[in-house]
Parts: sequence; C-alpha cells; structure tokens
Amino acid sequence: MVNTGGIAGEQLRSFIERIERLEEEKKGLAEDVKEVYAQAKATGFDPKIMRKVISLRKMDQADRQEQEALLDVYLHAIEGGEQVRPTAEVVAINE
Amino acid sequence: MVNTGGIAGEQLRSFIERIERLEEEKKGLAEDVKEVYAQAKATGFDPKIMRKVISLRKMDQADRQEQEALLDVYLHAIEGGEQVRPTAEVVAINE
Amino acid sequence: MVNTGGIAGEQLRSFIERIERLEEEKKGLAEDVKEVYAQAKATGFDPKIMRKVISLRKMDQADRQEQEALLDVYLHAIEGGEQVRPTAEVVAINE
Amino acid sequence: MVNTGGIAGEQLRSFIERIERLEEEKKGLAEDVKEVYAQAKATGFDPKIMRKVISLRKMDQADRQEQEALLDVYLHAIEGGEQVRPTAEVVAINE
DNA sequence: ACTAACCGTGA
DNA sequence: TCACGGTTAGT
Repeated sequence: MVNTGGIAGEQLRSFIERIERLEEEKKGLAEDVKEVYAQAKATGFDPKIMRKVISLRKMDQADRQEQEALLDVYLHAIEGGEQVRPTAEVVAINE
Repeated sequence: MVNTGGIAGEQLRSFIERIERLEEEKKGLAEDVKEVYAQAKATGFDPKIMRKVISLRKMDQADRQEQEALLDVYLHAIEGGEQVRPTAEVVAINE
Repeated sequence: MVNTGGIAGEQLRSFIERIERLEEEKKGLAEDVKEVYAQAKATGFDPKIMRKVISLRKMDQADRQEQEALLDVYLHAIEGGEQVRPTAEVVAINE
Repeated sequence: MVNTGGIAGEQLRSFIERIERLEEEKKGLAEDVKEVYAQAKATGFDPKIMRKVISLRKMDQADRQEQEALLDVYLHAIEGGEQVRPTAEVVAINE
C-alpha cells in the first residue's frame, strides 16, 4: 500500500497549512516592527537606545511576574511541608 | 532646563508603544501556533515531525530562491576567484 | 521566630553557590566552543556544516533511520494534491 | 578523485574533536548540577525554590549589567549627536 | 540579536 | 504521560 493521500493526510496538511499561515503573519508583524524602528530613526531617535528602553520595560514586567511566581512557589511549598522557611536567608544570600 | 516632557518625548513614547503592541500581537500568534500543534498532537500527529516537515517546506521554498542566488554567486565567483571549501572532506569524516 | 541565620541557611547558601559555580564553568566551556568555531571558520571551514557533522555524529544511527522513515511517511501523506516532492530530496537535504 | 585524507581533513577532524570534547565536559558539569540539586532535595530543600532563587540572582546581575550598558549607550549617543535628550521621558515611559 | 529546536523538570 | 520553561543552537 503506497497510496498516502488518505484522510490523515488531509488533516495533517490542514494543520500544517494553518501553522504556516500563522507563521507568515508573525513574519509580517516582525517586518512592521522593523519599519517602526526605521521611522523612528528617520525622525532622529537612536534605535539602539529604543531597544534598550523596551528591553528594560520588559524586564521590569518580568520581574514583577517573577515575584508573584516566587510567592506562589513559597505558598505551595508551605502547604506541602517542604523546607522553605529560610526566606530571609534567601534575601541575604542575594546580597 | 530639566523639563523633558516635550514633543520628542511624545513621539518616542508613541513609537515605543507601537512596537510593544506589535510584539504583543506576535506573541499572540505564537500562542496560536502552539495551540494548533496541541490540537494536531491530540489527533495523533507527532509535533516534532511536523516541525521537521514545515522546516523542509520552508527550505524547499528557500532553495528555489537559492538557485537563483547561486547562479549569481557563481557568476561573481568566476570574476572574483573565491576559495572552494573542502566539502568532500566533511562527508568523509561523517564516516 | 524571625531569626533565619541558622544551619539550614548555611546549607542552602552552600548548595546554591556550588550550583552557581558549576554553571559558571559551563558558560566558560560554551565560550571555548564558540572560539573553536571561530578558529575553524578563520581557517576556511564552514561552521554551519561543522555543526551538522557534529550533530550527525551525535545522533544514534538507529534513531536517525527511524526518523527518516517516519518523515518519509509523513511527507507522502501530505502529498495528496500538492506538488510531488521527491523523497530523495528529503534525504539529501537531511544529510 | 575521491581521496579525502588531506591536510584540511586532519584540521577539520581536530576542530571537531575539540568541540566534541568540550561538549562532553559541559555535559559532565550539567550532571554535577543535577547531583547537587538531588543532594539539596535529600536534605529537605525544595529544588523548585532553589531554581527560583538562582534565577532571581542571575536576573539581578543581568539588571545591573543592563543598567551599565544603557548608560554606555547614552553616553555614546550624546557624543554621536543622536537624539537622546529625553532621558527623563524614558524613565517616565518606563512607568 | 532574534528565533526556533531541544531537553529536563514538574504536574 | 503530557505540558511547560529554560537552555542552547541556528540564522
């Protein structure tokens, strides 16, 4: 049996094409981003600095989420009876 | 003069927010992709292989463009006399 | 009981520092690897191909054949109405 | 001419083997890390929390470096005459 | 530098 | 066993 054009094939093709379409859209957005940087540069802003600013904003956000995640982890650990008491230690270790 | 709330600031903010919005959208699409993979997996397809397939399809596409580019390169190389690398060696080492 | 400067804290700090040291060493090795690639490139070898060679050597041969076989099956399954993609092509690319 | 045992081949092999050796060492270190986590767990610490702590410490470090990098970027931009004056804006945008 | 693949861990 | 996150490789 060499015929491979069955229903499974149809499905697979469908999935793959959906993914490829989504990837195309992503690519389009990436190009838009590039364009905005180009415009900004044209009006006199330094793209390098802009990237830094954006990355810092992202990091701040990440920090906040990380803090919450940490809290979560601790709370769960307390319930689970794991050894997490030396919280202050952690801070101390962290300089 | 410490006040920096001028027009430039407005513009910068605007650029940065546009970029951040675009990045958000990209992120959304990435999540959609993940979801499609999840569905596919749920219906019995192996995501890892799907990725391989997609990447091969992309390469095929790239290949076609590559062919044209290659022609270019050859034409230029004839003029420029670029070094030919020991590709056959590589195959040899690989058993 | 707020005092957290106990033995547990000491232990925790010790564990964490050991891990951090090991991670540092890993990072150092990663840099060394990069350097070797750079040297190789400087003497005329293509890093991309080198990576491929190394990855192939790492791959278990059995796994490799299995994956290729499965990949074949998928590719054929897709080829319901799409353009016919020669299997040998795939093998060639994958080499 | 199929013979591929030339000098280039020797060199290539040497590069590749060096890389493979370094990768082996990295792998060894990764195993050591795992072991430390295992020990820590055995003495009652929660590995998940330890990972969080380590990641936070790494982020702090990254933050500090990022700050310095940002400073650098600004200083250079000022020299270069790029539009970077709205520094306070940047901070403000950064919420 | 950014993106995609891989791997190891936790649920 | 699956899903996720972090890590590492590739472009």
